[in-house]
Amino acid sequence: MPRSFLVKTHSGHRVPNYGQLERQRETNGACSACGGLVVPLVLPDKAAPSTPGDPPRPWDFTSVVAHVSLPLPTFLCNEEARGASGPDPLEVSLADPRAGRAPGAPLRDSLQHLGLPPLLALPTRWPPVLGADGAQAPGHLPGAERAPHTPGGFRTPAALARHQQLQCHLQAQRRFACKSCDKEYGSLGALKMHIRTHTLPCLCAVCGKAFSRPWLLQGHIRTHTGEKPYTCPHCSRAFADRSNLRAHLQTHSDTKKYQCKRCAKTFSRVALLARHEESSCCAP
DNA sequence: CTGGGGAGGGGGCCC
DNA sequence: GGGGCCCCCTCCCCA
Repeated sequence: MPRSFLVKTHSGHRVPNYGQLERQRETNGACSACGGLVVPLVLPDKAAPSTPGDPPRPWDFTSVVAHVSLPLPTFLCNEEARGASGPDPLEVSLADPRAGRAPGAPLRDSLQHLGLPPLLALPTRWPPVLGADGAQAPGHLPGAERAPHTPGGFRTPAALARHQQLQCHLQAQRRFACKSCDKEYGSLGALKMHIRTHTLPCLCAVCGKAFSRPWLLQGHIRTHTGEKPYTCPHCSRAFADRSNLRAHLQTHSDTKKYQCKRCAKTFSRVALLARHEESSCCAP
């Protein structure tokens, strides 16, 4: 599909902010010839260059009109549009040839290059409120903000920005749930590690007992061989498991880690403290 | 009831 | 992504 720019410079007509651009854009109609959208764009104004070192000002732009030969709106989410054939039409359309930007530059880069303010205000209510029919999926903007017939397309840059921020928020909260039990994990690797506790792929060649991890099997094999590689430096007692040696070292310590809040008695292990607190000593 | 050993599980980190 | 390792923890059992 051919894409064209019909650019008209409005001398002396400055676009003060992006909200105004949006309002103009939303009031423009479709092209009577092709059904595409005639939208105002803002591009850097060569007649009003910013002083070097000055931050870009949104009003240092000349508004132009771009005739995008596309069906209605085209602010694409790169993630959702990925997989669609061909280049992102909006990205091609918004590339600024005067800045030597290659077609395909992401929309957000184009906006940033043009000195436009960020449009990352979250919706005032989060999570989004479902409609009466419950059709509004969490993390998705209302359908009215979606561009019809364009996967990943949004009607306005603000809608696209809101969508992308919601997706970022959801990604951060993404959980990986185990199908065999109700546990959830923050990463796929952690979930796979957990699944091993169900599949128990490590089998003992001596007794056939199954374990989730190889090093657990190694520790178990020591119960058959009698190997005890961990020796207490205080009493020379040997242990097959490092954790058990660590627990044993507590018995040599004068200061026990776990203290009863009622009688101030200390214990070397939290299990001993718990058992003590459940005993008649500290019963109410 | 208490202290402690034995065995094993789970998450995180690093390579 | 997977394995090795570490640390922390729990449960069971026995003296």
